[in-house]
Amino acid sequence: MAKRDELNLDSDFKEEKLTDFVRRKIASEEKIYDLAELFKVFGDSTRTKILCCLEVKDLYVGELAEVLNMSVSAVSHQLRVLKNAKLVRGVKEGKEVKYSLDDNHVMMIISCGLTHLAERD
Amino acid sequence: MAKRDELNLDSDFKEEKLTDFVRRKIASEEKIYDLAELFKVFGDSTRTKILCCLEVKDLYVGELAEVLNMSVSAVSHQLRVLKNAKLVRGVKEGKEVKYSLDDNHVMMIISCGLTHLAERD
DNA sequence: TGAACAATTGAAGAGTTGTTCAAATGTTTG
DNA sequence: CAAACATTTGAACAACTCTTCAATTGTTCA
Repeated sequence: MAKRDELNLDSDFKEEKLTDFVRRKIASEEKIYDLAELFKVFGDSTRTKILCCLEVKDLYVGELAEVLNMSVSAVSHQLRVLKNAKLVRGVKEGKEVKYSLDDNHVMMIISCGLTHLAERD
Repeated sequence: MAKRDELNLDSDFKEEKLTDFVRRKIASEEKIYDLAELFKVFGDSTRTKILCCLEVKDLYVGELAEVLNMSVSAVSHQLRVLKNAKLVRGVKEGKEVKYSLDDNHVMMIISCGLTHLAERD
């Protein structure tokens, strides 16, 4: 394919090849969709803050609500989103539920983002 | 609860300390907000796809539109979002504008996400 | 100059998201 | 068992997002 581009080809044909070339090189539609879904979860400051809190210490829902100064319900709703994305895990302890980070990649992704922010300004 | 009594601490006081402790340990409100704003940009598959395309090759708006099979207008709108986040850069070449990745962290963040996806299943 | 082209912009509309409120579930303890 | 408590859940609503469409800007070249 690369060789064909080097040859003298009419521009219509060449442009179509470019499209195919780029499409072939990038990740699959499905992977990119899943990736965007993952980042969407990080894309809310309440959720990101929850993750940062849980890096410091495993916490109960009520404790999280107090730290974040938010209603227990709101926190619980967001914990469900985080749980679905497999970013946190909840373990029942009596009538309370203790949450913790589910995956060591979580903080790596966050660090990655923080590095970008620090170096872009 | 039993433990708290053993330590002879007023439970209200200890709870407040936990809140303060976690709040002190995590990143600042502002940093977390900016971080979430950054991830929000990655949290749309059109934008993520644009970034993946630009990793393969610098492209004009029209070329991107063709690869993504989307309208030029829609792509342009998203490029503006990416430009504001300093993830891409556009350089005018005659009547066309060639876009490229603005920062080498971009693909690092994406790789980070892909790794998480690969290992979580 | 003006026709053709590439890209940007603004407004509009459908769809999605996050919080609130009220109700429900499930657990402990007197 | 009933009361107290921690958490979850569903419905509702305001706020936001993404694409589309039409109009506009800015460039080339005949």
